[in-house]
Parts: sequence; C-alpha cells; structure tokens
Amino acid sequence: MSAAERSSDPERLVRLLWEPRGRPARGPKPGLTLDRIVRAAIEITDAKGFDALSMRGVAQRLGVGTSTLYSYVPGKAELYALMLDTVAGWSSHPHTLPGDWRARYAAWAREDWADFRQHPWVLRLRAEVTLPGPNMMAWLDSALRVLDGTGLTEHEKLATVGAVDGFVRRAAQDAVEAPQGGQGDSSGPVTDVVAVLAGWVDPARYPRVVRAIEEGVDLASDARFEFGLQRLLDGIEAFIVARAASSPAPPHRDP
Amino acid sequence: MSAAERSSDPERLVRLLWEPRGRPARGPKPGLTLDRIVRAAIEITDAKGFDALSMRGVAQRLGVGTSTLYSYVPGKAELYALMLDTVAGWSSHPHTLPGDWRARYAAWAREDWADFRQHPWVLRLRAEVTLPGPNMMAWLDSALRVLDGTGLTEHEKLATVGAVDGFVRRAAQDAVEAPQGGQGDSSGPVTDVVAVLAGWVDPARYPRVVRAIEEGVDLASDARFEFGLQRLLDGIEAFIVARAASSPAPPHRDP
DNA sequence: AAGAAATAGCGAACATCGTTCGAGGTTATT
DNA sequence: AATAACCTCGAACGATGTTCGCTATTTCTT
Repeated sequence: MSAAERSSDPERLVRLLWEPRGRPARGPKPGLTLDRIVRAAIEITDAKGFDALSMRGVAQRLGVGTSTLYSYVPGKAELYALMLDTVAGWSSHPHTLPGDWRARYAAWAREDWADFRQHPWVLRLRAEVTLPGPNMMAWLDSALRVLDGTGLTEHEKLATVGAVDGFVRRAAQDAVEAPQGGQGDSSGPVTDVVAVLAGWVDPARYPRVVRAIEEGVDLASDARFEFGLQRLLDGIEAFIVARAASSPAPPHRDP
Repeated sequence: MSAAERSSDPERLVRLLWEPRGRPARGPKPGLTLDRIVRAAIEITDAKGFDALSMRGVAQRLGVGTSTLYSYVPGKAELYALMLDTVAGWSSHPHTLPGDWRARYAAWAREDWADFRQHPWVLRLRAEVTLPGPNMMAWLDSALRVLDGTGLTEHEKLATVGAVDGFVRRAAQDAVEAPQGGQGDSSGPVTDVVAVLAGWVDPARYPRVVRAIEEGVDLASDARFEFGLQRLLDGIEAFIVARAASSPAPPHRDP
C-alpha cells in the first residue's frame, strides 16, 4: 500500500494545510520549516520527475536525517497535498485577469496549459491528492467569481469550472505523452516506443488513426488546444446568452 | 523510482501489448496466461483499490510464486499497460451506438462517466500508462469514425475526442473525490476530512465556494455532468454547422 | 535556580515493495 | 538420448515509507 492511500489522521492533514504555522510553545528551535521541505520536494520533482521524489532524497537535499522530516510532515501523502497546494498558489487568480469571463477563462486555460507542460508531475499529483488546500480553494473562489453576473446557477458555475479544467488537463496530458512534444528532439525512449509501435500496428485496422498520424497531428500543438478550448467556451457562451434572453439578467443579485 | 517510470525495453512492451500471444516452441507448458494475470490484477484492484495492487498479491491470488509472474510480464509498468488496455476493451465502440455523432458522443460519455465511478482506479492507471494498446487504438479509431462526414479536419477530430474525454475524466474524478458520492453514506474518512475542514475554513475568504456548498452542490450528480457535457457538445455542433454553411459538405471525400 | 515538559534530531530497524538470480524440473526439437 | 528452450520459485537485493528509542535542546512551571 502506497503512501498516498493511507487514510492517516484526517484532522492532522487539515491542520497542516489550513492552520497558520507558529512556533510551538516549548522544545528546541526547529531547524527546518514546512515551506523549506515542500520547496525541496518540488525542486527534486521538477528536476528528476515525479517518481524520483523520496523522503530520503528530500532529507538529503536539506542536509538532515530522513526521520527528521516526520517531525514536520506526517507522511508522504501529506507532503503531496502540500506540494499541490503550493503550486496552486502559482496560478494567477482568474478574476484578476483582464476582459470578460470568456477572456479570463481563456487566459487561465492557456496559463495552465503552459504550466502543466512545464511541470508534468503536477498532473500526477492531482491524481493522488484529494484534499484541497487554501490556495486551491482561493483559486476556485476566484474562478467562480469570474462567472458572477452570468446568470448561471452555482451548480452550473462549478460544472463550468470543472469542464474547462478537465479539458486543459487532458490536453496537457496528451501533450506530455506525445513523442516529440514540439521540441524537435526525436530521440529518447518514448519515440522509440512509437517507432516500434509503427512496425506492429496494422494500418487497415485503424485507418482513421493512421490517417491522422499521416496528416501530422501534433498532440502538443497550441492549435489543437485552442480548437477544443474555443468550442467549449462557445458552448458555455451560447448557454449564457440564451438564458439572458429568456429572463432579465440583474448584474448583481440582492435578496 | 517507481515501477511505472522505468524506461525498460520499449519493444518488449509493444510486443506484449500488440503481438498475438502463442505457445512458445519448446519448454514446459505455461501454467498461467497473460490474461489470467491481468484479470487477477484487475480483480484485486477492483476489490481493494489501486494502491493495494502488488505483484505478490497477484501471485498469491493465482497460487504461484511471485517470481513466476516475471516469465509473463516484464514488470509492473507493463502490467499496468495491459490492465488499461483490457478495460479499454470493455467500452463499446462509439460508432456502433445509435444516432448521429452528437447522440453517440453523449452515450459514450455517459457510459464512461458510469464506468469511471465504478472503477476509480482506471483514472489512476491512465495517469501512469502512456503507451496505447490495441483496444485503446480501436476505440480511438471508432471515436474518430463517428466524426466522419462532419467536415472537421483530422486535427479537429482528435481535439474533439480529447475534449470530451477530458471532460468526462475530470467530472468522474470530482465525483470520486466527493464526500458523499450520492450514495447516502456520510461516514468514512473522506467525510471526516470535509467535516474537519469545515471547522477551519473561513467563510469570508471563500464566499462563492461556501455559497455553492450551502446550495448543496453534489459533485457526483448526473445533472452537473450533463450540463458540462451538453455545453461542450453545443460548442462542437455550432462549429460543425457553421463550417457546413460556409462550404459544401461532401458526405465522403475522395481524392 | 532547578526540575519538568515538550519538542527537535537522528541512527537503526521494520515492513513492504519491485525485481533479479540461480538451481532444478519440464517439454519439444534434433 | 541429447540438447535447447522454457517454466517455477525460494531466496536474496536494493529501495522505499515509516516507526522506535534515545539524546539534546529549549521553555514553562515552581
């Protein structure tokens, strides 16, 4: 059973994520901080990949014994949660971006699209962490705020945020898995796999996939990303416009 | 470094996924089959969760020594790939569903939406496996086939498939992480986390999130899923219609 | 000032995991 | 019969996350 699955103490994780961290009343001065640990973990993961992150590695980077970390973090699952909330803090809040809701969502999506490709391990993290931290929550609140005055219900707003975010993540995952990644480097194990694969796959069985490949689809291209994004935003905008036409739309509600 | 990250021999994985498996020329009769191993792994994962899957567990379930598995599978990463392609075989091919492209995509999305919630570990698998198998490829070919005659380019078709799939995955992940999951059971560690969380989060800092919660949003509700799905399909349909209007649309191309 | 309490640091150990090795047994070809 | 190819598997290797017990340090209590 891996670290990310253990249930552990939920309250401790919540406190760790949400409680302002202060110096304890007694005992020796801590030589480390939670932030330094999380930062070291992120640096390692950025440099060597998600699977290269280990508690021993983090400790070594910080020049402490491995077990020292456990005075600060209950376990690796909690470290994951802290890492994820930290990177959530990097994203700019959608409601501070310029333009109307559509421009703001598009800008947010493009920013995430770039970030995910630069830090692919965030995609892995999100698959393992379930508890949101303060930064994630603040970001979500901002994303919902962008939809103020659109006439959408709260349910619809949340569904909208999820739809856009889901699209971005899937597109980024495709791009990360893509053989070339648009970087011009055609060597490496991934490309090898595709090359070997090409020898085994029967073109007659998958004519449309083969045709797409022949036409040179690039899973990591911005054009592909933009197409999906615009279609999605089109659908949302059409709904907002249609609803506004069918009922008066107050710019702000007051009960 | 975890099993899923090792590069290993790409060709061996490709052969394992793609080559029809026949009895070897000499040597004793194999007591196992790849299918039995994969099936056992899926059963364990279904019953005890993704992180409870271990090579030792699979061997034990099959009544063999652990190292025996390595005559059939190079490693756990390859087992993951085989598991994923096996579940990909469960999905019905979109082009065999009734209706036009929109009805077919909606039906596929709903099917996946149900499957992902019943087998949440598939979401974890997809985050780790990058090489597609024959079933996945056949499914993709079918999904592209549904868009025949829509006037979309190959790039656009692929982007469309990815957009819908991304939406479904994100919605399913939300649903899986949701505290109640619509099952009426409000105990368990996840709910504990939310309960504890409620005590720490400051409503004033996240007014819109709090309001959504107060209005009783259910991340696992079908209504939420349908809303996002329909908006996305709306956007795609509008694009198809607009393009058809601007240029003659041959039902089939021929060069 | 002195003792108690609480915490930090950490080496060593534990349990588990994926994986490899090598010996011994089985089957089909030569 | 001899050989080559393969299967099986106990034992071991290396790595991981985590716990334990001890010492040292700082602060609170008296």
